[in-house]
Amino acid sequence: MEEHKKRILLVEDDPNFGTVLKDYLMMNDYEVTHAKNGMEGFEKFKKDDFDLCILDVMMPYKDGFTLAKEIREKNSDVPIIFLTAKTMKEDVLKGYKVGADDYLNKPFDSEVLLMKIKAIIQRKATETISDSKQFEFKIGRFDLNSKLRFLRFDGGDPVKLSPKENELLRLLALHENDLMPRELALTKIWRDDNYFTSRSMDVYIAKLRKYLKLDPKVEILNIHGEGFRLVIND
Amino acid sequence: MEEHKKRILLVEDDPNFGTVLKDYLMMNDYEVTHAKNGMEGFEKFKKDDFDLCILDVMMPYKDGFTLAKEIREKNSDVPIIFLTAKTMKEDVLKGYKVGADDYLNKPFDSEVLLMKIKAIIQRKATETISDSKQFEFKIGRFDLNSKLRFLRFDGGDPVKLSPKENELLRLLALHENDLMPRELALTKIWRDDNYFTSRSMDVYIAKLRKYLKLDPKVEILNIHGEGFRLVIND
DNA sequence: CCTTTTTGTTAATGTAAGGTTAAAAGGTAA
DNA sequence: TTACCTTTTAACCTTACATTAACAAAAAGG
Repeated sequence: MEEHKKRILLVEDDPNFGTVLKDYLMMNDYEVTHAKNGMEGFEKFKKDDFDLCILDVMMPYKDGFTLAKEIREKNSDVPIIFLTAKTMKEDVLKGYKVGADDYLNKPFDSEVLLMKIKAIIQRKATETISDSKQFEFKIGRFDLNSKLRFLRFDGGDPVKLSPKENELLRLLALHENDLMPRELALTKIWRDDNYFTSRSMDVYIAKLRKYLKLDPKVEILNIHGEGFRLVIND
Repeated sequence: MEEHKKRILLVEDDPNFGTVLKDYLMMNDYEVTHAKNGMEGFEKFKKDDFDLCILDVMMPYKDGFTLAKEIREKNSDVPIIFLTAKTMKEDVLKGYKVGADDYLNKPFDSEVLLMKIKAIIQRKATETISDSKQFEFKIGRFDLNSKLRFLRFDGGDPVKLSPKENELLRLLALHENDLMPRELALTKIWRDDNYFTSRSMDVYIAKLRKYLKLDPKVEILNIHGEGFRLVIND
């Protein structure tokens, strides 16, 4: 049934606790990579594909949040669970801001952790069907390579896109001719949905329209109160 | 910028706690329906569309899990958060089995609850990409696409519909040739039923008639005191 | 018929969302 | 530090929408 064992990156500086947790997870059929600090955690993250990261918050040199931010920059999708000291409310809130999927207060119950892991991995699995690893798009006479972040018109000189421009255009392309809900872009790209992020997004829509107007058949339409629609007219 | 406030069903038997929590959520821009027990909770759930359910586990007559199961039978999508007594591990595990999205131990921090709510609702927003709800209708020589909110005549240039126009026409189309009760539209679309919303609806009926008169076979008839009927004459 | 209630329709108004540009703020690397 | 690039914030303007008012017409009920 299982394609491959799910891979977990565990970053935990306490060697005793870390080892025990690692063994426990492995007993439950996960493949676990254990890093002893934030630096090592990031190195290992870059080297491999993980299905889930479990990050201790309190670590020397590089705390869990900083690590999470770096991870998010490289890969905005991978689920993250934080381990926080008991009752550190600020940690919890901060965690959600960085895009945590969940958190656990130490000491925690191992069965509960297993349930969370299962729930989160399954959730991601269903999500990832729709926006698969697609990063090359044909948009009218344009080519978008969202991995290299460039947009080329008629095979000419590619224009370099900024990260936000790139992700927004990619989302629009994923929904070509269909509605791309405002909320989706805001939560996926900006990880927050408020007045200012929304205005920021409008600014980026304007930028994209400027790029795209080389091809009159390509346009970004607005659906008032709902979102945008990238249409290619034939 | 929000199209509509997110709707939360709160089922909590403790009247004091329930009221406080309800007020707190409402202060934070959610629309909250408060049910005092499982039975009432299920009734209210059936009557309305909610974006999230918050269920107390310990309730007389019908506990949170039973309620959750019933809710899942009707709608497997809506996120559920359980409120469990402190350290009741079995509850937590049971909750996940029933398909909980999260749980909170009482007493909990209200800010943490808010973060969870936000995170969960955002998560759902990203999942809802290709929900196969019905949004395309054929109305005589018209095509209504109620997701992209346009109405096209004979495959020509589509006319954009406003949200209210769109919803109203969609409701009429769902009841094609049949009575679409006034009250239904008012409660579903305007979420309120008074003199002014009723007049507002009449204004929208007029607008729709104007659009639809391109096809003489299509008309919206009034049934005095009852509602409207979208008929397609052959 | 006459009266009351409901519906039909158009226009005016107020508010919210979106378009656009420019300046400010953040971040990074030389 | 400067210089450069990206992102956010601000400002101003336009468009889209929903509501309300006003008045006309139709239906219902005596």
